[in-house]
Amino acid sequence: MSTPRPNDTRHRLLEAATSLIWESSYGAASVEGICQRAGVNKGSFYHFFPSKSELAVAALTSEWEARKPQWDEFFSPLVAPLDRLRRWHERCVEEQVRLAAENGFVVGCPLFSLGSEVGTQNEPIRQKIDELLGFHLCYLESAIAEAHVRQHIHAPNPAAKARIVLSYVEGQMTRARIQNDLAPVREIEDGVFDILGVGASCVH
Amino acid sequence: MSTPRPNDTRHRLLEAATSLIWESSYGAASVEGICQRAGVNKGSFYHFFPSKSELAVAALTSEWEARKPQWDEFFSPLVAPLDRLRRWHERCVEEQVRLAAENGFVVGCPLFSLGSEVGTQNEPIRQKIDELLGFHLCYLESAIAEAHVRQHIHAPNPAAKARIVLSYVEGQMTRARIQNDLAPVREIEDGVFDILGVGASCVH
DNA sequence: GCCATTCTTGACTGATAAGTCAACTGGTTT
DNA sequence: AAACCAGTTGACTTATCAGTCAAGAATGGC
Repeated sequence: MSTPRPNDTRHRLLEAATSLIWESSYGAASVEGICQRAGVNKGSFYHFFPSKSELAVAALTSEWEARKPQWDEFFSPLVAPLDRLRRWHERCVEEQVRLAAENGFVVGCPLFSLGSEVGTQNEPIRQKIDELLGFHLCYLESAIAEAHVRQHIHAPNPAAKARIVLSYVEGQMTRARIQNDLAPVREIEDGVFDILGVGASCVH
Repeated sequence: MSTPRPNDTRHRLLEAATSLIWESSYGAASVEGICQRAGVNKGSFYHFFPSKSELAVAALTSEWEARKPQWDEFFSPLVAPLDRLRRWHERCVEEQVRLAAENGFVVGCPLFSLGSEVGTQNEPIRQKIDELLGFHLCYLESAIAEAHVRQHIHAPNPAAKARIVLSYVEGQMTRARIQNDLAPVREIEDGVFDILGVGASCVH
């Protein structure tokens, strides 16, 4: 017998946790369920992670590390600032469409779902999500600031504008989950450009 | 012995459920915990409600019925449309400040927290929250449409604008919960008026 | 080949979850 | 006073939860 899989148990646990929590919720994703999806025994779980909540933090960290290169690519300085937003949104829609087809319902954004579920109950998870949303804000602010400098939009306070855009986007993602409808996800691009005043021939 | 309380057991259960779920989450609010907060035995719980999830739906319905008169007052046609938004926001801030002081952390919006937690898992709760958020949209759309007609803002598509504002507001409330910080709640008014283009001397 | 380390196994514990139930209470009806 | 009934009580069942553990397997260094 050759080892069927090299040592990826830890990684499979992280992925199983991410998907299960994303699809249902932190409370509804049991350790046994996560182990089952990962094809791993419960003892192995506690060999790699001291608790369910520390697994959640590790899963968030791992998920972000896997996604960061793509964010850096979408928000590359080589791309025109408003195109960064467009392509980033395009990718969000694609992912939500795929996940909705796979699961049979709209899943929305795991950071917001998990964060608002355990925000008042689990400080380490709360802090990690706060940190990750802070990263999102940075990308948005950078693109908005550059769009302002190039006079594509009028946004003298890019940080404030980025907070507006982030809350709007996350709000739409969450509404999509609550309505179980992809429409709010699809209209995010129009909404963001409305907020940024694109097309409003801004003569100030 | 006089009956110390008239028959308000059902009502106390509804209030206990609302506050517990709001402060923690649906999954973390146990039936026993709800009974304990309501000062009621578990048997009584199941005398009034067939299940925890039906209690949640009843609590949402009851909570909305209690709040509706206030919404009607804030969004009264006697009030200038943008003032409706201002005063509604003022009340939101007050409530969040009070709840944060009472609980020691920012609680945010229960509809969004609960909805995104159980949205993929519990259809009746999902539908009820969807309905209630639809009501919120109506109030916003009405005020925005009227503000547009009176040329206080430029919003030729009030329904779309209302969706943007609602997602933004709920996004900020959720960010406040995740950051455990009232700042996002306090800046909602500025953000809404930025989105609506108030003060941008709109000459179109 | 040998040993130490890393990983795996699955049964186990104690706690807690949602939901059930038969007996009981006290006020109202007839 | 007898029957009635909405409401109450708290112990009970069954299931599942997070987390433990001792023993065994695979691995890699020497």
